[in-house]
Amino acid sequence: MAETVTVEMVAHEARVSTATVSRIINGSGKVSARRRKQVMDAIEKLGYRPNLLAQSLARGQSMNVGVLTQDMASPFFGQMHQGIEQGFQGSGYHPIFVSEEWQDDKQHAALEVLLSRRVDALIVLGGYIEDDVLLELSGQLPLVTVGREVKGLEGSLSLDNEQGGYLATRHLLDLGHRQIACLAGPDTHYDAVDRMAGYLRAFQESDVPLQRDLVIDALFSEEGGVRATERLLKSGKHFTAVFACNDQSAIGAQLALQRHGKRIPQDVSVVGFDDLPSSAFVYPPLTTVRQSAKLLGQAAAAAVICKLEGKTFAPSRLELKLMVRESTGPVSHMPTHTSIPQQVEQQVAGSSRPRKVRLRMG
Amino acid sequence: MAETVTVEMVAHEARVSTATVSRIINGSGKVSARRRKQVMDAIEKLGYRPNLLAQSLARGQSMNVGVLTQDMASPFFGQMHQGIEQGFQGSGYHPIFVSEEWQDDKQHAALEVLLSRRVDALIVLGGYIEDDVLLELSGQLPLVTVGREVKGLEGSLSLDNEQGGYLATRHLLDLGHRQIACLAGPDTHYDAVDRMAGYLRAFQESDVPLQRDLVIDALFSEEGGVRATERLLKSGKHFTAVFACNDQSAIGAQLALQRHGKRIPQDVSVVGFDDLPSSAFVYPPLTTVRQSAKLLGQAAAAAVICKLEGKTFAPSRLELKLMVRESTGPVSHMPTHTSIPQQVEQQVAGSSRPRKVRLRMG
DNA sequence: CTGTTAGCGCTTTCAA
DNA sequence: TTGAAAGCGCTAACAG
Repeated sequence: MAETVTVEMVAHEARVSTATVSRIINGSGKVSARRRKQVMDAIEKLGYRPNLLAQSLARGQSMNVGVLTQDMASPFFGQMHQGIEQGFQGSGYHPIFVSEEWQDDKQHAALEVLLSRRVDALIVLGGYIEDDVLLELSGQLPLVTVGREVKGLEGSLSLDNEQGGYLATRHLLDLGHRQIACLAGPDTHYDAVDRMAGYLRAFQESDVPLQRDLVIDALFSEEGGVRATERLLKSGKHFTAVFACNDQSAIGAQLALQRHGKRIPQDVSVVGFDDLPSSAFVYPPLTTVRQSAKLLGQAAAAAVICKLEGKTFAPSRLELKLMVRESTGPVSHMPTHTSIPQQVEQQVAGSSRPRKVRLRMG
Repeated sequence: MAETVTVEMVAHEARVSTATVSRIINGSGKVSARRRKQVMDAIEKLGYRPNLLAQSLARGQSMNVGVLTQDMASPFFGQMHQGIEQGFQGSGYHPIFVSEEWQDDKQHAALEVLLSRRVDALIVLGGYIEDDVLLELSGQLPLVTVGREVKGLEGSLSLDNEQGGYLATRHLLDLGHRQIACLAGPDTHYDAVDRMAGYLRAFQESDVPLQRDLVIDALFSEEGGVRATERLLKSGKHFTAVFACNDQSAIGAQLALQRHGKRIPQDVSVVGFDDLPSSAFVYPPLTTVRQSAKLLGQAAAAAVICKLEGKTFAPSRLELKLMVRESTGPVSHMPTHTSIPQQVEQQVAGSSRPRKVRLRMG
């Protein structure tokens, strides 16, 4: 601990007051060139490094932004984290991550970790914390939520998941599919619910009847995707395509399908949602709705910085678009499950163009 | 800011001194039950929450541990991060992540972020920071490195990557493969180099001649795996198996192989390294060397806590084992590339049993 | 057991 | 421009 160099030591070495040293460090106030040099030299010589903790206490600003996240290991959240970190790059602020791991009982503790560290702002990535808690919190510090809307709170960032679900389903419909299974995510996830809503709308807008029994829970995980698909397969229900509400479950679906001898996309088409970095490399490369989690993260950081500096945030438009790859194709005329011949109505594929999607900001 | 409740206010409310409040908060010193209740009530009533920044300054401990990482979005690092966070759970310490993204120029800034925040200890996950810098740092605070050895520094945590590479290759050799391609990682990654060393040793120990031209760079990424495999395929060189030095490149290899009409494992076997969460769900499920990044992270946290508390760390043994799944199988007697008939010598598969591997701790 | 009183390292009036 | 001094919120001797 003899290592600790303080302003006082620097001031002494440079034969000036601590106030002067402080001014130089922070670039506040005017200081003569001569003193500046003296101080810089002293800093150099002593190897001084400002103690951010002390600065924080004195200034009442920690320069830290809390990020309440769900899963440090998830490929999707990981991208958001990366975006957030990059977004704060060079701003002086730094994100502090704490994950509640989708557990009710961890939220409070997680929040406590952040609050006791006096974070200057909060970014909330999904999660179960009650809206009113968030709302109250937002009265105390800048708060930005991602992937969930909080009524009465301005500053929630999210993509139009409903539209994404619509895009994906519409793509399948346009390819002539009529029996489209849906691997739903947990209904506690806002995203999951919205995506499925898009799936429903696509059917409503078409003349294709929706088969409710083709909608099945898959938990947003690979494992869940496998299980759900196997259940579907075993049930003997006929389907020629599946829309998985996230890429992880889509990959699980692909595995289950292929294991049961189904060819993708000849026998069954699959479309996912997220466009994880690895989704372009699975076999076959997955058609999916791209939402750039990284950009979302960057936008969140930008929003926070704006709020912190009292500026208004001009939401940049984040694109949500369908990446058509090799896991989807036109419906086959050969039914795979039942022997009932089908009427196939091939629609114009071009009609499912990707659309730009607005980024909702309160 | 009228929100800020301080010890002083609590003390006043409870009609005691700040020292007493402090004692209660920290459980230090003896306090009568009556005062304790008074104080607890006051804390409750005022909604007091200790300011960790102030505590840190006063105690000279930030309760934060810096984690110098490489990639917030990588599935592999993500797992380590998760393990680290879990490892600190309940210890009062919290990890602060900052990633240098494998960039030379970011290291210094990254370290600065941590040091100015006065972290109590440092966990270094790979990276390019010079050994001597690390060594000097370790003189100032507890320092644990993961995935890289620093000479002269006691407290580096790593799995026996060499052994893992050996295990993987040996498995292939045991299945009768003789032409085994190796998709190498960047030679700047310690892990990558060690894994390949294991590949080499497996050949040396067998009577199978090593074909140097079957070793090719794949950059540890899916994209790199695809490219490398395609180069291999185009070169016309004969091979019946590939050992990819990480799962990401293995998945890329699988894609390239399947796109070129190769069946896995009938035509070509593939084995990876890492056992990422998704590796069991790609098609076909990947045979790979499991190294539990999460456990590694937990171990790192545990090591740090021990050092911080002056205890000696009893390294728990982390298992490194081969997960045999569906991407590997016995060599086929039908050569796929050349028309030269081969001698196939099927060895006893059982001889490549997984071995426990020591966790190296200085 | 409990209160007084110095700091921890830095910023920021307020005067000079 | 510059310096003196009063905190920021909390802890930790040191006396009682």
